[in-house]
Amino acid sequence: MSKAQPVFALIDCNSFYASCERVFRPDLARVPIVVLSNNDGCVIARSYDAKPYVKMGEPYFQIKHKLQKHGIVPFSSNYALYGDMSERVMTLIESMVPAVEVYSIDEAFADLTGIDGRDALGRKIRSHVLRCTGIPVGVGIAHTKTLAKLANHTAKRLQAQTGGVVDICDPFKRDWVLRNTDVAEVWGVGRKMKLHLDAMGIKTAMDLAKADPWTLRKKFSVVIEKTARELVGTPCLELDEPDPPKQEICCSRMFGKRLTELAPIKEAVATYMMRASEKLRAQQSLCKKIRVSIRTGMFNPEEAKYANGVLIDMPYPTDDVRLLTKAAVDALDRVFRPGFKYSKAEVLLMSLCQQGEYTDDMFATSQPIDTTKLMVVLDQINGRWGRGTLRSASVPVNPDWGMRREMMSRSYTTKLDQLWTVLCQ
DNA sequence: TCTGGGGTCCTAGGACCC
DNA sequence: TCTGGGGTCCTAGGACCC
Repeated sequence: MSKAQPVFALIDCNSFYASCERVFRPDLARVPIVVLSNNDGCVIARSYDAKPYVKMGEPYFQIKHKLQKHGIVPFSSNYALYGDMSERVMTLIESMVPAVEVYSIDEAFADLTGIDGRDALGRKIRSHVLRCTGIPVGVGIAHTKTLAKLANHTAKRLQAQTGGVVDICDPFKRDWVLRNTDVAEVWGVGRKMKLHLDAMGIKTAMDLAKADPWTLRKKFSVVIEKTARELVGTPCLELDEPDPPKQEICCSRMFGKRLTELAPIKEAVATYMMRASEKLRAQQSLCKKIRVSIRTGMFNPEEAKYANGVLIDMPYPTDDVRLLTKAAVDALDRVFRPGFKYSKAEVLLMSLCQQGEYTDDMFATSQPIDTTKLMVVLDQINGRWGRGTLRSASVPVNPDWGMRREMMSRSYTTKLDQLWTVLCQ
């Protein structure tokens, strides 16, 4: 007997950040809302009823008046809240299906191979997640990941007709969706690829499904070849193993205002390194190389532009925040040029290896000092009492270059002093 | 005079995703 | 005045080897 054809579900939270905000603000259930990026820069999420008025990525300062005019309420992004709500949603999904790959903060693939009553299960997941967390999700079901994405997209587009669940394992339904979807909506087709495909007369998802995979591979790459094969139902992508350790870890952020002096930039880099090294230790990795870079603003033609970075080789792989911070901060002297208005710094941890995989260098001049215990205690304290409770002295508490977040909601689920207050009469 | 070819490893950069 | 952040994968090209 041949192996059962695989079945994937893609479960995706609707307007996730906006939905999270609404859970704790029932008074805004019928008021359109948007969520802004760090520094209240641009729009990164819109509730369903805000979509007709606001485009994704629109700069906040340009649309303030428009928001007011339509009564749209803006929020600064509150990642502590979204991260915690995401964990709750994913835990519920994991309890209902045999295998899950958490793909992003608001999406998960599930393996539904060999399961009867897929549509009913999809609806059950939807109602269960909604009841337990208040977050609405859409479910797309198909024989490949790329098709499941497309099914999910259709479920959202035709919410009223589909109830948020679409199964296109049936070839007739699949072809209907392929014919009625623009190729730009296909997972893996971005802005550039859309232009190339357009020139070849490939307009719909169906056109791409019918294109010759070998030609696509020769002309572009194996990535788009796989996409085309997945569209006709040939699986090229599997359900990934949970959480393989990252190969690079990055922390970069715009400053809350332009910086011209070296000292505050050093503070920022120390702060970003604190966060990056937390992530490094959370996945039990060590880091051998660091890249630190700084840049000026890119949009304002009046401002002089400068961007530069420096690569630092650590003498041995480490996860010690003190060593990493010193190396990064010292290296800034080499890239900082006076006379520019800096807007952003970035810390990148590279050449990662797992703890225990690494062998000491017999001839190295400086030998590793075992700081594992110290770092474990550091992470325990910060895990219990909040990030930044224990930190290096180079990291300020309330820097004046910090993020602008003027419209942030409370950390309803992660901070004891910000819990919801319910009044009983 | 004639001046190969195939392989690996590393890095930078492009494209894409959410 | 004010335009996000954090990733992955693939490819091309250079250095180096035999």
